[in-house]
Amino acid sequence: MSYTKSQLKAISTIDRNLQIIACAGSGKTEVISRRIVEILKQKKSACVGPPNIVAFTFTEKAAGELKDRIHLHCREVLGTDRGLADMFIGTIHAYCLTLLQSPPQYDFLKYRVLDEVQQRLLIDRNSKKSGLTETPLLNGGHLERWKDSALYQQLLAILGEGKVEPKKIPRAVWEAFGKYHELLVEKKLLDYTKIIAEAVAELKTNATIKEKISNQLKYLVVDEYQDVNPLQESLIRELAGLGANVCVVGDDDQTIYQWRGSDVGNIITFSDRYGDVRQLPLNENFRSSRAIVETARRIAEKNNPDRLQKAMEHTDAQPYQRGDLLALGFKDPAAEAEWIARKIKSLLGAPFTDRKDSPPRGLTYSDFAILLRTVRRDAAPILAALDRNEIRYVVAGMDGLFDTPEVRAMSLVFFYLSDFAPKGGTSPTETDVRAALQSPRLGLPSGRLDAGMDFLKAKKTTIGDRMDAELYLQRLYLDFLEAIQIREVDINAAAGDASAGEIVFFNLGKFSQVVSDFEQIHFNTVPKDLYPSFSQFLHFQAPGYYPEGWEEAGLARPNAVQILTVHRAKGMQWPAVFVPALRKNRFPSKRQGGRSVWSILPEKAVTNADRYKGTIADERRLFYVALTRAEKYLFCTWAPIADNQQQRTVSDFFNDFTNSEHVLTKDPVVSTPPRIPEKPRREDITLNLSFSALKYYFECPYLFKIRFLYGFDTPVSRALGYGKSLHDALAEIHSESIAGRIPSGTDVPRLVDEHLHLPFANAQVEQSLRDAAHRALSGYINEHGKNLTKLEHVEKPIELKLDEGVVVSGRVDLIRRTDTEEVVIVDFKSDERAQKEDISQKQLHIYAVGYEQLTGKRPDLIEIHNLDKGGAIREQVDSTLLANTMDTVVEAGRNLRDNKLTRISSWCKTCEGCDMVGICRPRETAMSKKAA
DNA sequence: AGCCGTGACATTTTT
DNA sequence: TGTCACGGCT
Repeated sequence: MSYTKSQLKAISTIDRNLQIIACAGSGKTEVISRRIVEILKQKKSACVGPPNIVAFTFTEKAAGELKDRIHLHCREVLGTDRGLADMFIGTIHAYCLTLLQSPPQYDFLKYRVLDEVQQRLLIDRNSKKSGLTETPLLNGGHLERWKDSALYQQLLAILGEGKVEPKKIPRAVWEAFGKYHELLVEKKLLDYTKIIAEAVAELKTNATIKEKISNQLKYLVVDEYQDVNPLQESLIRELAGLGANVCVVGDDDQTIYQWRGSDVGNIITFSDRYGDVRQLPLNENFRSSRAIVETARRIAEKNNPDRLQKAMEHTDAQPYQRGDLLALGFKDPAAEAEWIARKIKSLLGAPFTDRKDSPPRGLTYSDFAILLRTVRRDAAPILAALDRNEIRYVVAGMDGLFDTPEVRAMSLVFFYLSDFAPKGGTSPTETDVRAALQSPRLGLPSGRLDAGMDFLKAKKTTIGDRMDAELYLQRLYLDFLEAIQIREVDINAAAGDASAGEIVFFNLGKFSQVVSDFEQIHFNTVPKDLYPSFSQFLHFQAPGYYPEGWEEAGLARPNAVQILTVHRAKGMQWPAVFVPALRKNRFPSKRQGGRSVWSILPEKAVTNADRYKGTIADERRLFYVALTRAEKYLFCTWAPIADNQQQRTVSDFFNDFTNSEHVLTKDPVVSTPPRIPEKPRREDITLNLSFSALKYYFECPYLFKIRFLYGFDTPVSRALGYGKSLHDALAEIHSESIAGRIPSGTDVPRLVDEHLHLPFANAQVEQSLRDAAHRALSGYINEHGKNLTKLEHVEKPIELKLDEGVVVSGRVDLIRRTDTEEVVIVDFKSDERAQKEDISQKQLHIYAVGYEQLTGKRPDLIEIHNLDKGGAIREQVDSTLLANTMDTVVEAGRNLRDNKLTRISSWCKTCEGCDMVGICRPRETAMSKKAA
């Protein structure tokens, strides 16, 4: 790999703070990863290693890609990638959570992180305690339960992550904010904002943490810096203040998340706010033709105020021919769509060269992308045209989960059970439910419908004042699916399509998560209230919160035209890009009306209030992102919508685009280009796996698919949290031991009090588990207390980089040494989390390989403790088993990639203990076997 | 040309 | 419930 001058400069600038201004397509990830490896290389003598480097990315996916590249460069440059598991590469949220949950901090171990849906459920369920209904509107009145909870979430985010002037905020709003945080503490919950806020607070006030970080953190890299919000910036500030060298990377022209509070000001004034900053622009674009680069550049430069000084330069990455860039208007969207479809057809097989040194290949479906401001409103005519022309495509974010027949049917099941009448309708009868279940999508013969209806009728009579384990929502949902014996293969057969079942199961799996989200917040509600309440949630709120239905679950990309929003397209590229629907009020989008946070907060109280609303400059940046996705062909089009008053005129952006001299406004008639065989671009996808996910794969590949690809969840239990609590207590015991403060039996009551957190237990369960926890911990200290002086690592991150972009990562509970200085890998089980020993053994052998990769040393022994029963299994690390295990892991990676996740061929022990067997195969009991 | 009342319409999404 | 397009009016 050869680098340009400015890339080399960026890579080798490691002793000063650095701001890399990365134009679109400038090889940013390559530069950051190579720079990190350069630090390892040059600073090795100064004892700087992986634990001293931290890199923040915007998404987990980006983290995976960066990790992969660092591994690659490490092997190239240093000859080994040993020890990389100790480098933190991930999102700011993940970093902060780790910080809050690492020794000597133990309080936050028992906290659970809410996602946005669960946060909203919590707010509504506790509408007063959460402060929701006590929040006043500026012109009178208060926020209302259910109706305004989404708005309240937005308010919480601005108050927590934005820059606000407390004095200018109504007192009652501030008090509500406080109440919400009390509620979080009471329930031991964190939300996305609070993770960061708490970490910042610790960094500001906790001397121990400060010292720890300041000793450890030497280099901080922040990717996508333009999308950082004020709270995140304050974290970066604190980390820099503790002595870290800071490198930020970003492009102010690509700030597109302003409505989430990101502040371009951060990147623009970086060099004024941090000392000794070297500013390096990466101007060369290695992605697109000169025409695209120059056209896009003019758009970015056009009256976008406050830009960083830079000038994107082309490198003739693609040859340009007149006609590659077109700006066309049509009489209506149908005509526009038809032209797009025909253009795609005419370009299929056109010769295209991915890189200057690679041989040409013919363009195929996956080389085309259609980028829209809104897929939901503008995709329809395009889909119709592609269908007519038999062009394969995938749409992201088109129809919601709740629009699919299978999820509608499941909602109806719950409406029926609770006699819930959807707005403007009546509650469904048996006939209605039956009709919904009869949808060919579910592939159910009538006999199974009968069984299903019988099941529902019987259950319905039991819904009353008393909770029964069988009435927990998830339990009932899974039992119902078992009653109708739904099977992926049957759906495939009914549809005559080998992948139809995957889509339906994916959606049913998502529905299982919907059930979980609701149930975890409403755990203590009696059935006769729980069911109607869940129905209301399904009807009024859930559809807006689970917009995504089926999307290829991220493993393989099909050879099809991609249709997606510009936001989602960020970071991607295609040989040919269409940007249709360039109408005024659409792109740039019209500001939305309605009740907003500005009905609660005075605009003066929030610095940069405008940012949240979005400006024309923000929209232009978005347009710029769209244009710079294209490598060679770029087509901007528009057409008026006759019956929509606001969508009848052309967008200013279309005219800006037309102003470029490279753009033709009429499709030139050219002789058909030569065609060569179509061939998809080889795409390296990285696959990130956790050890726990892999554990399921070892049990049964199909179970893995059900749990991790489809997302089916298991029913909650009252004991949930017990195993985790023990685990947390042990983490403290071991961490404190390493620090020289070895706990004794007298510490056990305190440890139990501190760590036992059973969110779903009743008094009786709580008491018995509390006793059990006492016994387990006392037993452990009695039996193994003598070993506590010889501990090496607690919760050690382990990472395995396999071939073909598969990375497996996880944590080892404990690594200790024996009296004879042998290394032992230790894993803890409790009855709650019990599993078959051979799986634990396999798992520990993977850890053994991981440990070897991390330290270069092979562990000698593996040990499995059973905390509830006491005692331990101990065996020697076996090199044959080690090799076998590796083979299995590699094979697992390959099967995942190829989507070969089939169930175990016949009923076996695994099936007996499997939570998901009901949607896999009929149960075989001892009785049924005898009968057969 | 500019004012004003009326009616039509309503985005993006990761942690 | 805020914003825009439209058309009637000055």
